[in-house]
Amino acid sequence: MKLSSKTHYGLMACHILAKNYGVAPVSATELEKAVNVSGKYLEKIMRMLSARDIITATRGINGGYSLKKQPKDITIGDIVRTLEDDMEIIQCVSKDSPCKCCPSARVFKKLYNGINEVLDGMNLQQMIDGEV
Amino acid sequence: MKLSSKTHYGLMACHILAKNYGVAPVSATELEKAVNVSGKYLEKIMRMLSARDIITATRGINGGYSLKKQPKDITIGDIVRTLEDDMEIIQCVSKDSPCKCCPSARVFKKLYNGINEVLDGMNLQQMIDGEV
DNA sequence: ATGAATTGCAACCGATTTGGTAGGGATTTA
DNA sequence: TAAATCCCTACCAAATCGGTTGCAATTCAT
Repeated sequence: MKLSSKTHYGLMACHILAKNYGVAPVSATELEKAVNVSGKYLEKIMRMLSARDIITATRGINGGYSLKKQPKDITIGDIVRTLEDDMEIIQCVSKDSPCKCCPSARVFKKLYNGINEVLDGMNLQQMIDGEV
Repeated sequence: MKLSSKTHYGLMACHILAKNYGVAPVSATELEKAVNVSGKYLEKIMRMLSARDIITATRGINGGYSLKKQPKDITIGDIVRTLEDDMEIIQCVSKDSPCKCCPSARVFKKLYNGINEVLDGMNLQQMIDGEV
């Protein structure tokens, strides 16, 4: 039950994008310095976020990454679920696997719901405002 | 962010011990059948739970495993933390690592607290009563 | 047009973790 | 004292993690 480094880096990157929302895209190179991780690895992370329509990428000179929605409309859950395989902490909990390991399944389902509740109770705006 | 199979098996085993609380120890062989996992692997899991004083093991003929406390006094968190490396989802969150990846650290800390709150809000008695 | 800046993408790789297995030792009690 | 039972250590294959490499595609300033 560990969070991956992708999530750690991805959240830091999104935090920076949030601070630059409405200003200009932030390039992988800039992010690389701020987040302190290899640019290539970060690119991969950003592509995952892009595929989920959390950020947009602009190519060419002066390109870079930017949030696709207002910071207040992106929850931490949106980001973490993207980078943590939908937070599927165990198979019992997945939509399409009618696991019969009850009553353990019920316990895990509760945990799953609790986690998502916490994650969706925080958004990027709150994060840059220091409210969270 | 996956739960390990150890946790899955361990919780199922504890559920069985809870149902047998005050009756008789349950042998590794019996548990093995009920949980459907190799006895040797289960032994290792049970030893971890034993080291944390959640269960006790009795050797010799008619020996086996039993809960060390009443089911109502053992939370799901006690069990899961034992088998999930204290639920330390990321280093930032650990007691003795003053991580400076703020404000991400604050987010992860909130998640960490939320998870433990959910886990400690359920105990083995509730589990066997079908209340959870 | 063209070249520099930028992201997109796929393949690969070493280290670590996970999920076990194997085999024997120690202990208890009928 | 023998059978049943838990204790412990070492080992192993496979998957996952964390990252690198190299090149292709796109965009824009000039």
